[in-house]
Amino acid sequence: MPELPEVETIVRSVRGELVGRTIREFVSHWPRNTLPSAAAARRGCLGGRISAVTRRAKYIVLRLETDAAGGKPNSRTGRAPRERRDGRRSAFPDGGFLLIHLRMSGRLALLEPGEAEPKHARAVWKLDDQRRLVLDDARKFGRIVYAAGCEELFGALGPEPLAREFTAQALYALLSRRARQLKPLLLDQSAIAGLGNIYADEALHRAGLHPLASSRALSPADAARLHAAIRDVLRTAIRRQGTSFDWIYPGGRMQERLHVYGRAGAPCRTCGTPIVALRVGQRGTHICPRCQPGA
DNA sequence: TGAATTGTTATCGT
DNA sequence: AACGATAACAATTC
Repeated sequence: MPELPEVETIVRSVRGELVGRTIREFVSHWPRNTLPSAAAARRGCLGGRISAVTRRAKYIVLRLETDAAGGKPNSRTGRAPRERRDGRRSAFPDGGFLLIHLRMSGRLALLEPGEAEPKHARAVWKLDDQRRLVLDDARKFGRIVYAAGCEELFGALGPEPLAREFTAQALYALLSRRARQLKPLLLDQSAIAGLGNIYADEALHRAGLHPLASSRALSPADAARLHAAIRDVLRTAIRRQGTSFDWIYPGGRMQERLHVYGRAGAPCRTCGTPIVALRVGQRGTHICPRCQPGA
């Protein structure tokens, strides 16, 4: 289940291949999860030149421009490119944003000409170099969103934990203005963006905090430890290209560094106490009862 | 076979 | 009323 580090790894690996390419065709094989509709997404994509590939939370973000650099008319509408009064190109040229959320089992594949599509291809973009970008997703939870702008969608998300603005003080403020169990709060994308089940468990263990502890009960020092733990575990995971533990996400090496996730019964790497599995907010949760006391 | 997984939405309780 | 917790849901694999 791709979380922030896995999505970041994917984004970095495809960025160089995709930037500069133009989308020539788009086909959705699972229109239910193509928003606002398969037809609208296709209209938005066609003729779009991919000008940037970035990440927000667990979204892969492709910025599209149909406002050709040479000032050529829009290939689809025939309109001339929009210009601002100062002559530079608008901050929001024709085009828009293609957002891909892999959810549980989604993967991206870039196929060479003639290469067969994977078994669970849910959407295919044909590029101007004859290659195809494919969303391969066994469980069909993955979503594709085409939007002219992503402010509305991203505005509902909490801060990026690796951003400069995400300080220990900001985390303390965020925790203390609600009274929620720590783990569900960490998983809440509108509170903090990008954490999933693995890294929420890992961050809590590294901070020595119990997943059921109330966010309001944390001291500024607790929040500072959690802040450092979150950023630490995410940075380490990105450096190791994410966690691989099943067929969904191959290639990462972070699983060797996990302290609690998936280690029920194994000795805590800090104190040797057996790791305990429990359920918190319907999610499998792993703790060291000695390093993470209380509730 | 049922457990596991994400994020949204609806509903229940305090 | 507002907030937080809870459950259901989409679909598939092992």
